[in-house]
Amino acid sequence: MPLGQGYPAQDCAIARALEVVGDRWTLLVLRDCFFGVHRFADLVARLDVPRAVLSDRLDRLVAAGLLVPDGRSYRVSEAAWPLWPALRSLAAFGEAAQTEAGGSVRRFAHVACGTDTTADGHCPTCGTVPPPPDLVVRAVGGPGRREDPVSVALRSPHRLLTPLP
Amino acid sequence: MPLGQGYPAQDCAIARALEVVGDRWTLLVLRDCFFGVHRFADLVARLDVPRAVLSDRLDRLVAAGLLVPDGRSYRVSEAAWPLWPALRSLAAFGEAAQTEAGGSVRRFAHVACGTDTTADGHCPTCGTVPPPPDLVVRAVGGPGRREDPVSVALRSPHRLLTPLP
DNA sequence: CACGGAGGTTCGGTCATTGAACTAGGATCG
DNA sequence: CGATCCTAGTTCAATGACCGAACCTCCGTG
Repeated sequence: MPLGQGYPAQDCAIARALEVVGDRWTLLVLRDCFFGVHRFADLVARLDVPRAVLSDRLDRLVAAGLLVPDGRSYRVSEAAWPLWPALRSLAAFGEAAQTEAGGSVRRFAHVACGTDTTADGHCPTCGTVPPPPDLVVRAVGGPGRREDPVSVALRSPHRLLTPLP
Repeated sequence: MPLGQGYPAQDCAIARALEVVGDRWTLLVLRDCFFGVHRFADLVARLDVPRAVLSDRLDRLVAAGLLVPDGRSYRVSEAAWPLWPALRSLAAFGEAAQTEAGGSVRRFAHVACGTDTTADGHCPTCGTVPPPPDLVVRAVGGPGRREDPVSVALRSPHRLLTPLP
């Protein structure tokens, strides 16, 4: 999203959120981190993002406390969990265009129950809203457009927040 | 969000969503439209957005089918309703910073039950997730930072998607 | 016609983004 | 030990989005 330097005059929680995650690429970086991508080179390979921009976004996410640097890798902190519903909602909104274009779509299953969560994040079996670590993501539908090794690895089912090899 | 022209290489519903609503100001425009702001001049007054940028964003939102032009006003189409949970999730994430800064916070009550919905959008009384038109928004907490007439009018309780006078 | 308001468009200047090239530090190989 | 490779950045010129202010156009009123 955005540019400039935030929305200082806005008296709104959404504006405050967008000052942290509203920049171009930031939400996609966070998405990949939730999916288990945690190395700089893997993020570059998956996102085709300029290295300087990725470096800036990682710094900002660390400064905001959403990512925690751990040597040469970045991990999602618990402070970022409240953003997971926003990512899931955006994905639900974007799925219409995605399926039209022949791309693949992701589903999120509750580990404890084995059932897919609904578009609003609830597990239909137990009725709860599982936190990100209790979800297993898998790709369904189209063949997927990206063939880089990281994207291929992400297509097989795996638990959120678990670092990929 | 973004800049450039989208995320064409991404095979992801979130990227598709961000190509529509990821630009700077776009989500804030949509937020105000959900709140009932529907005139160009009112959006300029509330957002302090450059008129050229607002014009561009409204055009894009109309092209995407999320807003419908109606003479000199813009109304939220039903196609935009799936974005409401994303806005609500972002607001929930941003509330921590907002309350620290002394700003006000918004609550969304289910009209049929009279109770506030939870952070994940559920009505605790009836258990459903009310669609946007069934919600009444009101400001609680701080005094609010903006004193322009539109922002003042928005602070009193009113139904979502209902055009302000 | 003069006037004012609403809804834009135009314009120069600034600043984020882009892509390519370069650097620094650590591990590995011979 | 030195050479090589990998990872994780940084630097830099060019592009293009954003900003603010001024201008333009249409419409309704007096």
